[in-house]
Amino acid sequence: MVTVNTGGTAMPKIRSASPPYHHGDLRRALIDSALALVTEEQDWTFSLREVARRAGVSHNAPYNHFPEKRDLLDAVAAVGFERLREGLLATIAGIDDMAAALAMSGEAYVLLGIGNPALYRLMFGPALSVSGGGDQPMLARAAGAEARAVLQGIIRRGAGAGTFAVAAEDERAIALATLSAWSAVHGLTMLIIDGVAGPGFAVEEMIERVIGIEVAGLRSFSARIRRPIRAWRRKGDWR
Amino acid sequence: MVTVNTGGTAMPKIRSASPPYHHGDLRRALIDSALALVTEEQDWTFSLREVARRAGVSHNAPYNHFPEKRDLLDAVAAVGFERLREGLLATIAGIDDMAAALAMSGEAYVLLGIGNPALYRLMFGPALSVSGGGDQPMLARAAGAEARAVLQGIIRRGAGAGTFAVAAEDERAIALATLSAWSAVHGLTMLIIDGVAGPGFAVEEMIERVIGIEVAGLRSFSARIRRPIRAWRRKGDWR
DNA sequence: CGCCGGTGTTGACAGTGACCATATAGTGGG
DNA sequence: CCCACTATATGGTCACTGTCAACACCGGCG
Repeated sequence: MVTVNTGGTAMPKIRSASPPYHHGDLRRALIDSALALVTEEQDWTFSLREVARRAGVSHNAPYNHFPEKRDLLDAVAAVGFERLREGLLATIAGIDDMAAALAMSGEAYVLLGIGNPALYRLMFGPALSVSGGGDQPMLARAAGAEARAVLQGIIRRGAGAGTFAVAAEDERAIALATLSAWSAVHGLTMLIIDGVAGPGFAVEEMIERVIGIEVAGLRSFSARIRRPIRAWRRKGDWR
Repeated sequence: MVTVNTGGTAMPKIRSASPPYHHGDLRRALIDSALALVTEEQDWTFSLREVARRAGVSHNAPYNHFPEKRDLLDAVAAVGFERLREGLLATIAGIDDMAAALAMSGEAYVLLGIGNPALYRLMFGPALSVSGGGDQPMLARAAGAEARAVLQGIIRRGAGAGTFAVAAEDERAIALATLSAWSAVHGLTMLIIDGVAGPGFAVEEMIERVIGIEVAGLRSFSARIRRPIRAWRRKGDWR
């Protein structure tokens, strides 16, 4: 498991509980302020200066902890992934039927996501994307992998129990099945957040149906579909 | 069908083919420039002034066609949805087996999406979101609905032919099944774009498996899943 | 005790989105 | 044919942003 280490900077051997020099724990305070801003404004276009103001420090103090604004958002996204992971783990605790565990964790996933749309979008947004030339958003990426591992564990156990039509010893098949389940819940969450799912449907209705179809698909052996048109790879003048 | 009307502004009764006053067709040029910038930089943090520079006009000219930057991005996203819709329609032309049509359009969908990640993210990003207080991004929203209608048509025909386990006359069930399919391809596209799907899997491999499971799920009758924990609705201190 | 490096501050700069008033160029009414 | 009118484009301006650079603080270490 990866802990994001929100408190305690790169101090050599000092115990991280000891209050840092001036502010107390500015790094933590900045992450908290940014998270609060994301939650309140449902947007992360706020200025770094606003975050600094909230934390009660000068407009340049954050640069001692985050080289760019991007890095602060990365840390916020990582916190979001950690909370998501904890929510999933708490939901499936004590459940033996992996189909039920998948369904319930799927519902928890979507509900957690739509509970804070901007945070969820941030988690999968610019902080995760590799588009930016230089550096990777390692914190969010690692935390996201930890969250995904929860789903993968459910699939793996379900495969072992024969609940899902996946070879239990085939890690690649398990990973692909996990990808399928993750795609379903992630896609649904995003569509609901964007307001394009529905309208006219209750959230529980949509969740139940989408996850129901997903579980049904995982239970049956994968039907070989006809090989799709390869020519489409570059054909569309999409650019 | 909704045409985004990229050319021709709100002229009273003039035929929209007539070239506007000064520039020729600035609105169109701005959309094209912005689309090119999104494609090149894989990001839409470019300045409105940069778009104006590209179009060869002053930094304030765009405001005559788009009240805010957001509105220009909305128009760009709408163009993306139109191209997506056209790509889907071209892919399924002449196919009678709706399961195959769904699979092939699904593959086309994902490939088109990952062909221009920033554009795809923009389509489902801030332009679509309702989070911003005032106005809606109507262009992208309408164009997105048109694209979704293609998928919905496939599901409807498949329901009528008995290919999918959906009551053909139940429009709500059809809409929910469409949502399921859309969630799968949308989620997969986003996960691939974000670089968290895989690594170690070929794109075709992931597409084939995820869509295969989705089609299998749609073919079988939806198994009633156990009612998930309602208590989780507000339990997680996600905020 | 005095240095030192991590921490926070002040100051500055180019660039941005959005507004204002103003100039201009086509268009329709006469 | 001419002129007023309105959509279109321009330059100017303002508050604000992210980031850089130089400086002030302070606790721990030699």
